[in-house]
Parts: sequence; structure tokens; C-alpha cells
Amino acid sequence: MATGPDQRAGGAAGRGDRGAAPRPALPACLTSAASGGADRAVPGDRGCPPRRIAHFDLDQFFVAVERARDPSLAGKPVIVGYPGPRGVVSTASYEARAFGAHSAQPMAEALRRCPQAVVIAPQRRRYQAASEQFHRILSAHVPIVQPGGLDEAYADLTGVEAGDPEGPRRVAEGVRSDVSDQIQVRVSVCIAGGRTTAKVGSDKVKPDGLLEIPPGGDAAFLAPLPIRVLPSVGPQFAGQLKRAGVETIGDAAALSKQWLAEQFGRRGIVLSDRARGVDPTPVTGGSAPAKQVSRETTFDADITAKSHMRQVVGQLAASVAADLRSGGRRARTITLKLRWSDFSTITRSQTLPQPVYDTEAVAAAADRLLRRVIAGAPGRAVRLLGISAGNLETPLRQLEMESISGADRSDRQRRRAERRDAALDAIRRRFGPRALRRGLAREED
DNA sequence: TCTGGGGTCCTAGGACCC
DNA sequence: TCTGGGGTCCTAGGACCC
Repeated sequence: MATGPDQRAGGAAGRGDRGAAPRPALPACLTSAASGGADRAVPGDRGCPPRRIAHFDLDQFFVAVERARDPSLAGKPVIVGYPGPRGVVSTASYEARAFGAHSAQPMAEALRRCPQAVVIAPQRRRYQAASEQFHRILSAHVPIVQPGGLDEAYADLTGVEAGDPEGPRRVAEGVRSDVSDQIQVRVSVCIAGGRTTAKVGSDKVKPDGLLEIPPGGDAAFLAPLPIRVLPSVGPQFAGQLKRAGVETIGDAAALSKQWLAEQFGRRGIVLSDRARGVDPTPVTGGSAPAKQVSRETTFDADITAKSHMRQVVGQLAASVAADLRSGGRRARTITLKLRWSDFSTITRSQTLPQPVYDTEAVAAAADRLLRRVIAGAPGRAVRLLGISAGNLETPLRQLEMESISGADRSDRQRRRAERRDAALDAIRRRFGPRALRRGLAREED
């Protein structure tokens, strides 16, 4: 029954609408996704300035951060990624890309193609810190900023500088030059009528580019590009679309929304809009709180010893629990992820009667799940183990947390577990997250 | 070329309640 | 008595993104 002209309202609101982040104050004519959306924001539309959305994307971010602290890396092929036998490339410098290295590639293959590359193991805290600086700089220039990951962000530049048509470009240039000066990272930017086009455009002008798509020009810009560059069209969906004769974004734009909806369900509806440059998804200020906290590890060689698996699950659980506490969150659902040696992957989860954030409770649930799985497949080799905590409660203040934690356990038990966790958390704060391994037996089966 | 780690969102079936 | 339909929660898997 959801067909007809107003159907777009449902699909159009999209992801950004769902988070807990506060909505920015936008001119009324720009916020009413339900009554028209981005395609209304064109020049001359009742005096409302055209919607101008920018996507900022840091070039070869991890490599740039490493070069900022070690200038001798300039001009050299650099690969940031885990150097182990099963590592993959996180970021390859443009010099390394010229030899065929690229992100998500197995490290062994990248080094076959570019043996002279300098390999650096990822330093997440370093990138996190640089990312925060980037977002601070951006926020100093633009009121409405939404992080889209460590190395990217959206900004709503509608009507900046009193509606001067050159305003958005000047603001973007200011951000580019400040980021380059202060953290030695180059930024590519695209300004367009919606988030999708801005994102596609910022990728297209890399490295160090600035592209402004004139108001109303989104669809024409997108039309000749391969369908795969649209966010939400991955390898799988692109394959299905190709079989349906869709190779470019323009091909998709030419198909009826009804047909795409019949073929591909909700994804088809969103694709139809995006391909025609229709994307009224708002830029919400700030970022929504995390919905899940997880840790996983892939072994250099598959493991079969049950005691080893239980030990690793204990460590992962401790790390997840420490994260929950430092974020002031509690979780009701614990999930074990296990990848067998043949790469098939399963998850097993348990939802607890009460939300938890202490190591003992998270580890106990994880261990139950692990034992259940390996009991059904004794001796089978395991490639990866992971633990995640989901179904998170809304963040609480510390006092509230203390007063209600562990409601289903005895007070003495609870206080003992809390004292131990607090001591471990303090050590981690001083010496870093790897300072501690949980004191479990290390013997093998 | 054997394929990381941290996330988000969607789908679908079954249980359970009204 | 055997037959509902809707809503919500839980579980599992999978596509996709950086």
C-alpha cells in the first residue's frame, strides 16, 4: 500500500534521522523531507537558499598521520596495516598504490606488488587523536558537523555567509587550509545538494581536491559514474544490478522506482532516489552514542585447543567490559562471534535479565556461549574469536550506575567485582589497554 | 591474493502476549 | 474448538562502510 508520490517520505528520512543526536535548526523549507526534500531546494524556490552539503574526506589519512610524526616517510611508499601472516592493508600511500597496493588487500599480496614499502602497524590512538583535531577544526568553521568516521565528516553549509553563493566554497577552503597547516593532512571536499553526491564527489576529486556541484546539478553529475560508487551499493548489490542491465548511476535513474522496489525491496527505493540525486537526509549535529561495543581477533594460525579459546574469550570479554565502563554504558546482550578455519562464521548471543558492565558477568556469558559452540564441534579449528556487547542502555552517570549495578547478585560479590574492575581500569588508564592480560591459566590442552 | 577490526542497518523466523 | 492477526522481543545471518 505504500506506493504513490508520498512514499518517498519513508525511505527518504534515512539513517541520519534515527540517531539520538539533536536536530539542527534549519530553515523550514529545508527540513521537510516528508513534503518534498532535496529536489525542492533549488534556486528561486520561495527565496530559500539552495541546500549546500559538504563532504570532507582526509587523504590517505593513516599514512598522513604517520608522516606528520616522521617526515622521513615523505615521498616513500608507505603501507599502514597489520604485518602478520593474515594482516591486511588499512591505508596505502599514493606511492604504494602506484604499484598496485590498496586498502583491504592481504598484506602478503601488497608486499609482493610493492616490496620496497615501509610497513607500519596501525596506531589507533594516534589516528583517533588526529581525527578529533580534524573535527575540532571543522567545527570552528561550521556550526552543523556530523562525523562520518575517523577521516570524514559532513557539514551543512546552506546559507553560510549570509547566503553569498561563494560562501560555501570559501568556508571549505578555510577548513582545507587550517587542517593542512595544523595537522599536515590534506582534505578533499565536495559541495553538492545532498550527502550522497557530496560523498561521491569528494572521492572523485582526491587527492587534495575541491569540487562544487552547482545547485540542481546532482543528477547530471552522478549519471555517467559506475553504479558501484554509490554508498550502499557494494559488490553483491552491484552484481545483481549488472544482471538487471544497470551499470551506471544514470541507468538506475532511468528505471521506474516501482520496478526497482519490486526487484530489490527497500534498497531499490533508496537506490531510485539516490540515483536521481534525491537525498534529503539531514546533516545532524554531533554523533549518536554507540549501539555496540566489540573486540575480535584473528589468530596467526588456526587454533584447536579449548583452553586457548576460553582464555582468549576471557581477554576479549575483559576488554569489552572495560570499554563499557569507561563509556558509562551497560549491555544486556552478549554475542560470541566465531570463524572456523574454512572462513564460515557464526554468531551466538544471549540476552541477560539485567544489563551488565563488569568483567565477570560479560566473561561468564561469553564463556557459556563458547562452550555451547565447541561442544557441538569438538576439535574443529578456529580462525577468529570475537565478543560484542549490544542492547546498550542509555548512557548513565556514574552515581546512578553504582546505585543499580548487579541487582541480581549479592552485595558482597558485587562490591568485590567492582573493586577489582576499578583497580584494573586504573592500571589500563596509566599504562594503556594492553597492560593487562586476564589472569587465566595459560596451559594448553 | 586466501580474505583485519570496529561498526551500522536490514531481513526473517519463532516465541509470546493480547 | 482450531483458528485469527498484530506487536514486540530474541536470535542468526548477511551486506555494507571506513
